[in-house]
Parts: sequence; structure tokens; C-alpha cells
Amino acid sequence: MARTLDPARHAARRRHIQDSAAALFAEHGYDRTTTAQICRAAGISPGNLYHYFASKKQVFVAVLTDDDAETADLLEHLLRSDRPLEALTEFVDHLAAPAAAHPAVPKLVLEALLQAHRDPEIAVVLEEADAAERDGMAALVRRAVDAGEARADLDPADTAAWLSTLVGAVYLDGALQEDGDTSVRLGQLRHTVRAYLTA
Amino acid sequence: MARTLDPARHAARRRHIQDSAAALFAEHGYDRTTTAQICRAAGISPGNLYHYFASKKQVFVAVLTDDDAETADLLEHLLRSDRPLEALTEFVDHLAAPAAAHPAVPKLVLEALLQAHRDPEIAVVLEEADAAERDGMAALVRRAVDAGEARADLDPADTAAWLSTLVGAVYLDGALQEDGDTSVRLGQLRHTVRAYLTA
DNA sequence: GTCTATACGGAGATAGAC
DNA sequence: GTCTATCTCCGTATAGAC
Repeated sequence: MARTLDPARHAARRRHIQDSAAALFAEHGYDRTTTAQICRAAGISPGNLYHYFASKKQVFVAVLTDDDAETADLLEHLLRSDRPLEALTEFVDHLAAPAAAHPAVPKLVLEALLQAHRDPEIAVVLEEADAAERDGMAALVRRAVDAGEARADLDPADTAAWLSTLVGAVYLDGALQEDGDTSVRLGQLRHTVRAYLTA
Repeated sequence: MARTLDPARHAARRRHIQDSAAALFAEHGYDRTTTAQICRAAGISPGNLYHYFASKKQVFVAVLTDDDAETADLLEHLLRSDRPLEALTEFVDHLAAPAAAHPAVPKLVLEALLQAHRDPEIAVVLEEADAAERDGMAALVRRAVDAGEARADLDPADTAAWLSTLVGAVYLDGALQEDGDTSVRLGQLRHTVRAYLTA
């Protein structure tokens, strides 16, 4: 990486490339997205990308690690709630919401999941985020059970895994629907989660 | 395609290549599986594959359309059941079961789903199977509602779509878990479906 | 029908002028 | 820092001997 005279400009340009690449990865998948396409979409010459990223894969990693921190903040806040069941529902909502926000998001996420079990580096990136989410959910489940707001026979870890899977289902749905009425799924998810935790 | 002297042998060999390819597609994905790998796995020389399939993509299509008919048979049978809710549960079970049968199955299915919205030919193949499943489920939901075994406020089509998504969740889970305790998910799915339909 | 050898194109990454 | 040009490898598919 060459010395950069204006770090802010460098970062902005890097971010611009990253965003351009994200859309392409979502649309065509990682393997079928070429560096030439990324450069064209970002409005730079082919090859210039390598002044900002060491490889095509690093571009993908940058896209995936984009918003890791904010979920942790919310979780920390919700763990202090005195209404654990509601907090859990809100957390699930928060995790599922991006799937409905933009059609490209669920496609990108699924693409990442599939790449993960072929590429260890990507697997590590995703597992870190996933482990944090599941641990947080398990803690929220435990609190809900202890407060008598959820079934007593729920195993926190198993339940967290299942809730995580249900959230994944919404992403899956979003990736498959060409039109974008995925917001319906959010309501169904909420109802499903409530019913499973209490029925 | 050259004339074949022994059609039965030809079909068997074609099937052998198809099975070898399925395992590779599941493990490495479609794009990263090379025709050379398929030939090596099938024990034939590179290039000989093209005596059995017109292209790499046709191999993939053959893998995906492998077991289309049997689900239709079961569905037809279940639509005549006089216990609609149980029939619906059994159909969902049937759809989800393969995900737990072998670790490669869910990976292969997800791979297909992602390829589908990049390749129209694959999209058509999957949509045909999917439409049949959803229509069947919607009919089963309607019968369950009419029989008073399920909530009256359920919209058959929306509910079928959601159940289909929940089944997808099990595949998603199976594709992500490296170890194979996916059978737990089948029980959770059953409980989830019951609770959603009746609670 | 099956093999070996290879044509052909495309993709990631680099070289070096400006 | 950005460009153009290109190197190099690899994958699909084909040609043609046996």
C-alpha cells in the first residue's frame, strides 16, 4: 500500500469502492463478480483497486465487517431491561430488520454464509459476529425464563440457536423474493417467536 | 451426443457422474467446482463428461431435478387425509427431513437457491418445484382452517409462504452447522409450526 | 466411447509510465 | 495516485487419435 497524502480522502475513496462492490457481490455473488466490474462501478481504472485493498477477498471482508459494533451496543442496553421478553423480541427484530430494509442485504448475507464454509478467513469474520449474537440471545432467554415470562423448559443455548435460525429464515426469504414485501415476514417472525417462547 | 449402444449402461454412468458432481457442488459450490474435479471424482478423463452432459450447468440441473416426483405423490395422498392439521405437519416434516439426512443436502439446496437468481434456467427449475409445494401447503392450510383445526385468521397463501420459509430455515441451519445435530431442529420446527397455526 | 492434448477466453494481479 | 498495458494462470469445452 502506497503512502497516502490525504488519509481522509483515501478512506472515503476506499469506502466508495467498498459500497460499489457490495452491490455487485449481492447481485452476482462473490465468485462471479470480477475486479474489473468493481473498478468500473466505482469509476476507477482496472487495477487501481489494489491501491486500496490487497485482494478481491479483502474487499469482501470489508463489506461484511461493516456494521459489527452497533449490534453490540444495543445488546448491552437490552440486557439491562427489566422486561426481558420484550427485550428479546426487540433484539430479534433488530437482527431481522436489515433483511427487509433493502433487497440487496439478504442476498449479500446469504452469499457470505455460503462463502464462509469454503474460506476460513470469511468463516472467522462471520463466526465472531454470530457468537456475540447467540450469546446475547441466550442471556436474554435465560432472563426471560427466570422472570417467568417464557416457558421454563427452554434451554437458553438451544433456544438462542433456534431464534437465530428463525432470523436467518427471514434473510433466506428476502433473498428469494424478487419483489420486496419482506416486511410481512417481520410480523410473522414476531408472532412466531412469541408463540414459541410462551406456548 | 454420440449414439449409445447400451442405453442402460449410458444412463448408469450418467447417474454416477451426477452423484459425484452433487457432492462436489455441495462442498465447494457451483462456481468453484471445476469440470476437471467432477471428472476426477467420477473416475473418467477430463472432457469425457461432455459425452454425457452438454455443459457443466446441465450437470447441475440434473442434480437439482433429481427427486421432483415423489413429493407430488405424498402431497396428493395428504390432501385426502381427514385430519388436515396432522397432514400439514407431516408434509412440513417431509420437506424438512432431507436437510437432516445428510450434511451435504442443505448446502446443495442453498447453493442452488443462490444460483437461481443469477441464472434463469436454474430459477425455472426451482420455481416449478417450489410452486407445487406452496400450492399444496396452501390447500392443506385451507383445509385445516375449514376443519377448525387452525386459526381462522390465517391467509392460506401467506401462511404457506411462511411455512415454506420456516422449512428453509432448517436447511439454512443445516448448511451452517458443521456438525450434524440438525435433527433437534426438526422437533423445534414441528413445535414452532403447531404453535403458529393454533396459538 | 474413452482417451490425451490443446484451443480459447477470461480473471486476478502486477509493471511501469505519467 | 492513477492510468494503460500486460503477464500468468486456470477453467470450459473441443479436436482428433485410438
